[in-house]
Amino acid sequence: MSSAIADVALRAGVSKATASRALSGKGYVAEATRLRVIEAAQEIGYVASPNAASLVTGQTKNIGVVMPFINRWFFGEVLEGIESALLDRGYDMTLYNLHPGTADRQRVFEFFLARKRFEGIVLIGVEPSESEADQLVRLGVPLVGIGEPVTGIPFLSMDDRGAARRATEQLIALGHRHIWHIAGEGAEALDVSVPGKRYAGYLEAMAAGGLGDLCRVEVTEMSLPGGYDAAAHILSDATSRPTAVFAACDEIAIGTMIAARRLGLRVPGDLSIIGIDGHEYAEMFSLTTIEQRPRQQGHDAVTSLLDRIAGEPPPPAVIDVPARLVVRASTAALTTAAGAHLGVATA
Amino acid sequence: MSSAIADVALRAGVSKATASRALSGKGYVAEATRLRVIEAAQEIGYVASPNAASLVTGQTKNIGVVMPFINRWFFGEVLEGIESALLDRGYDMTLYNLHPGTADRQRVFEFFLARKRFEGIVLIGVEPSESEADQLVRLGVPLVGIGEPVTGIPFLSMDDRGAARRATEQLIALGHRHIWHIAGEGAEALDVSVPGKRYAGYLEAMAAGGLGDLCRVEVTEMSLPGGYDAAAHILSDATSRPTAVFAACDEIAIGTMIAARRLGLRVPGDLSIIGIDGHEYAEMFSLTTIEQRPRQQGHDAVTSLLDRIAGEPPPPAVIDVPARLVVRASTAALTTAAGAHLGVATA
DNA sequence: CTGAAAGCGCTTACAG
DNA sequence: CTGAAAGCGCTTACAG
Repeated sequence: MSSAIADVALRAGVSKATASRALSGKGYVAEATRLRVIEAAQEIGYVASPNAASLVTGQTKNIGVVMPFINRWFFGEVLEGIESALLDRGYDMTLYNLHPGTADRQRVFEFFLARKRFEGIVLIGVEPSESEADQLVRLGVPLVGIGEPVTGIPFLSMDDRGAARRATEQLIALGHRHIWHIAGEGAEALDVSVPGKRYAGYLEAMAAGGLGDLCRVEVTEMSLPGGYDAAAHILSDATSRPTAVFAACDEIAIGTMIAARRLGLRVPGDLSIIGIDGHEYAEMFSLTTIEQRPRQQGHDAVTSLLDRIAGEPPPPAVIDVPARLVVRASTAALTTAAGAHLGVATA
Repeated sequence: MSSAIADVALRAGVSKATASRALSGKGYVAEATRLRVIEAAQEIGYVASPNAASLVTGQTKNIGVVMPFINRWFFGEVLEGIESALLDRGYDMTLYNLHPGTADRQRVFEFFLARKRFEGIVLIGVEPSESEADQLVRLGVPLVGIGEPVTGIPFLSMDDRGAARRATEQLIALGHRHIWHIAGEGAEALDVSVPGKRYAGYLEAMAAGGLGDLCRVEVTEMSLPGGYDAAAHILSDATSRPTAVFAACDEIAIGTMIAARRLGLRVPGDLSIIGIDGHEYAEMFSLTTIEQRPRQQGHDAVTSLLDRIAGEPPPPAVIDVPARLVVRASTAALTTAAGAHLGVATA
């Protein structure tokens, strides 16, 4: 059933060496021979085994991808970008879902990634421990990170801190003063992880706007239900609730929006909401956000990796990816009504 | 850097053959020798190359997965289930995202899947054409489908038609008569694809309830925005709108719920909504639904595949997976108010 | 219980 | 331009 290159060679009346050269396009082969070999290959449906070839070439035509979640929008988008870029170049993608805090995680680093299957590895939203980073480097293949910074490994990321600053400034410019931040888990470690960077940007903008005293943060899971719960908590006290929320990501922002509506608050009339990410639902919810393009990031990570596999020098340690403010209807200038419970005066 | 079994053998003072036996646990090795070899392997951080081993054993320790979307809840869940089950068994997962209607699709079937990399293949929500099915079978490895039925290939699926019937019956039992269906794309081909099966179940239940004349369907993308748009359309005409909607999936149901609220309709006061799937957001939206467990399905598909790889006979052509009705607050008995615009009388 | 040899499917110097 | 030979890293009969 499944044919080997010897079958092709036999059928074309050449040696395996010649068949290999004809099929790979490397090395001299007479044009007529080349055509004959290719035809023979097609007739018997021959496709070379990259596993066998890798033994001698070292090229496995396979990239490893490691991420903590598959089923979250950002990660799914990145994954689609990676997959499609790899497909174009004839590469396979092997996916590992790191379940945080389990023995599986250790096994991925110690066993799966060490099986010499990959020409390169992409890490998405993964913070390797020191020993894990060690294991990665010892693999001797190019590495690239996305999103979460990884010491010693080049990574692509938006300027999370800058984006958070910009989002917060946008609310301040609209006249809001009681602006709360709903942050992602781990934000307490300021400026370290993605949530921490976004929290830091918020604090920075608030301080710069002379609103340092009004800062308040609520930490929650970076998901719709996470945002919903946090917002339900924050907004339930009618005497203290903010007039605007800067959410660490669009999922939290959307959860916040839904909670606000359930509580009878109008968005943006009673509450302005801004997020970060450019989630696929942002438009449907008329959400103002700082949009990034995770799919493009996946694509770019692959390009960078394959370039390095091809021998190019490593890229800079941090590759900044674009992000832009998209203003929709979830944010508006502060009205007297919105701030009334806080005694807010507007122009 | 990266070590081979010869290095382990040398260090342990045995032959490669003995080292191989000791490490794999196959064949006789003196206990003392075994320990010595394992220690040597650990010392130099040796992990066997499955690519090399596969050349002689035929076991690639790799499963191929083919799906049309990565970033949709159902598919993401299935994927997580597959990945985690494979990890447990020491297998890798190679993922192909079929972009419908592109040349990529052909390339996946003709080239990528034919590279002799996989011991088995999982197809999720994929309907192979006749020639594609041919190519798959010719691969000579076990295959299994999930969700979408595949002729000639065993597949796991919930009883989509039965679930749709049950969901519709639930609304009928609550006194609703004007029950519309918001279907997924392709539903017109009754009883073929998942949307078609769910549409068929709806028609069946309506007919059985003597409501055949009141059937109405709106087809849309199976996503939140898809449901939102369809519902906005259906519900905008206050004189004809239904008192209940059966949505083909939870994403559509949630989109419908959001649209309804925007239009000032209360759920379930003015409109009852039921979905299918058990989406992660269903609880947050208090959505009544028929819940299935896609993650478990991914897990079970892997078990079935690996069993067959191990030589067990193929499973039945259709493997029914469990689903159960979960009643939440998005459905309620028809009230006079809800049906007033239709002249509906209630008990 | 262990080792030498053959071989899995491929590619790559090396002769010719 | 082409083929014979060696070898990538592994495993598996086969002797001993």
